[in-house]
Amino acid sequence: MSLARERPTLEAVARRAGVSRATVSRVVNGSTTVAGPIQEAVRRAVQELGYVPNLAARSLVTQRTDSIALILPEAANRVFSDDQVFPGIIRGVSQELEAADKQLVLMLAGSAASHDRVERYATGRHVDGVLLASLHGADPLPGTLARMGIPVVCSGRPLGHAPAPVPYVDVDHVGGVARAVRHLLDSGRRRIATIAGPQDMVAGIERLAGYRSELRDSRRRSIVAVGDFTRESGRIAMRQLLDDDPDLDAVFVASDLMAHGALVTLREAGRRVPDDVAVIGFDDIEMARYTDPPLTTVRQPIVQIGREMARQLLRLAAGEPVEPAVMLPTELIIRDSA
Amino acid sequence: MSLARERPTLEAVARRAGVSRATVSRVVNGSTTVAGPIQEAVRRAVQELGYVPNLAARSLVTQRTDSIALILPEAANRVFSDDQVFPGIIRGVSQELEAADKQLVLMLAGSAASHDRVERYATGRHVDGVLLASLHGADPLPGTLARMGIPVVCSGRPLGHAPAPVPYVDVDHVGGVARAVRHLLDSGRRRIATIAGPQDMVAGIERLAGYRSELRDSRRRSIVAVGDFTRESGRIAMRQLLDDDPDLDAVFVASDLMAHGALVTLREAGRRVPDDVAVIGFDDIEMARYTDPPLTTVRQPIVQIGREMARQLLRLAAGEPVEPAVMLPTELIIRDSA
DNA sequence: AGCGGTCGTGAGAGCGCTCTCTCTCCGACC
DNA sequence: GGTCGGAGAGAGAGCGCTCTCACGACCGCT
Repeated sequence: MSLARERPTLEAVARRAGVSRATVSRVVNGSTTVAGPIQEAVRRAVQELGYVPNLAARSLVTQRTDSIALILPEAANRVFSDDQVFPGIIRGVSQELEAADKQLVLMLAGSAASHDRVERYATGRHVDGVLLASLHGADPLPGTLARMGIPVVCSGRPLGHAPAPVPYVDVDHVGGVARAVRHLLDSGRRRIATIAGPQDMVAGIERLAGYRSELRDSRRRSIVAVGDFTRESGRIAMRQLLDDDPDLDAVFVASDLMAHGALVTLREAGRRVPDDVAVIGFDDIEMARYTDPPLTTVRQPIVQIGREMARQLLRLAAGEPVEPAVMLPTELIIRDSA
Repeated sequence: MSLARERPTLEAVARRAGVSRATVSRVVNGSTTVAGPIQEAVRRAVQELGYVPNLAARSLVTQRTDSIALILPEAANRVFSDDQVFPGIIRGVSQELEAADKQLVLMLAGSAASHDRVERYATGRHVDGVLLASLHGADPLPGTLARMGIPVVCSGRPLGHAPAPVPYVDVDHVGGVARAVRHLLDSGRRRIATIAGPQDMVAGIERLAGYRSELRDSRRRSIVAVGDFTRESGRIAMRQLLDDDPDLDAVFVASDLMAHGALVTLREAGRRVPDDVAVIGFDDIEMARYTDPPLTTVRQPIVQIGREMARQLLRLAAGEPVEPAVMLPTELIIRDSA
């Protein structure tokens, strides 16, 4: 087997088929204006030479790459934690892009170095557009890309003074959390704590805001611990809450993964769920059905988020107008933990 | 803000800085042969115009893209299931590529359509090399790519009659499983069942083979159910095993995720673990420490696999010789479930 | 028979970059 | 003072492709 034997070019195929480069290009790109026999000859030549178009050359002239990047400014372990949020988004995005015959390219930008590299990659026109998920703090990336004229859509309202208004897709965090807290109040809970998410992410901020506002309305004290959406942080935060207020009888946790950690701590502390302490999570990941007891949680339509992001981006890339913000609903799923 | 204002080219920068294209190119690419003041002028022009090199044009002439694809022929939900295997591989690959300043590009190729699209992407020279993980059956992809002269490294020995020998990285499945089964035998277990992985994947095949061979050596009957590495399939398989042989007192499960499902079934069936039934998993994902009871399991050095794959690929892409196969060790981690 | 119109094909420019080759200029050496 | 060498800059070819435009062949119409 010849490693890296000379790659055939359009030119080579054209010579072999006895036609011009233009005609080969037409056939390869599925133009219908080529006569049957010639089409056949070109096809055969392509086959025989094992011709594959050079995409760099193509996109140099077309100014398109037909691929879209989904950038996750997270380290791999975070992205793929059993937190099923990313997979869901990816699934949704894939579905939509597949239908449009675009290639999805995933990039992790956890470290500062990779963050830069990804920026160069995107601004270098390696992709036709960029989807951004899980932004931390006031990440300049969306603004930078938008300013370079690259179509961008974010999941979750981008933080910062939005120098360039970037369209985004998000869910109704506040409404969902409000329903959860109300459910706890309605079932007679008095001391309702929360384990909040990281306060440099929209999801973390808004869910805490939802909890605070709902509790304020009912004139109850808020009891807050902060985690980072990981299970381990949920464990620790729960322990902290129990120390702070041993009499708490309910806790709203800003992610199912942290809620799982909280359940472990509660069991260790000898508290029965939901008898002694009611627990409600957020996300409704698959695991929520498998915890002991099964977790009551606020479901967000994760796959839908991905689909909607992709749809908006494709529209943007096609030069069509898009909504500056798409908001999707949340839903309280009642199981056994509250 | 002007959306998509005309992108400046090298030419534009050159004009602005009052030098030639070649000189700008030199500065941009860090050549040292450019005089200080000129370098300065070029830098300023680049800055002012917001110039970013067009990567398609560059790679058209250099024949490099400085990016590497990691292809996962799986649907997103599978890849990102709380099975922590992929994330680990990705982490390892990232570490290694980051050090080499290459961009990692992740691609899912779950559906037939996306499988094709990914193939076109890779053979179209969008990337300098390809890493393949989680191959199913005799996937022709590695062979195809290798034959096109594209550097490829697989995780796990590729199945099929290997028309083109593709280098791979794998772990010692058989040895690890053997140690697990021996541990069960040593602790006095008599009827040892297994929940095997999918039999179209090397990992599934080899782990079952390891179980069979170790059991045969000790002249015990094998009791087999087959899952697909998901938690749900573990649940179902365990129920099946209990039906088949209510007296079983141990089960080796080919993945931690399936082991988790099995634990749930066992609890439902009123069996105590490890008292009535001992359970050993495979992988040692983070969750293994959080199951009830914590899971005894065979650890594989997942991050290491990724690193090794990336290292081999970089070597291959640089034209250096590589080992046809790299084998990494496994280790039995004893917790409470066996 | 002459005309415009259509259809299929080829010629050729050029996408934005890198890189080789050439040219100029200046200092050093005999 | 003349020659040589080397460093720094520019000219220009060309990477592999698409796409516009021009051209020839052939149709049906008057």
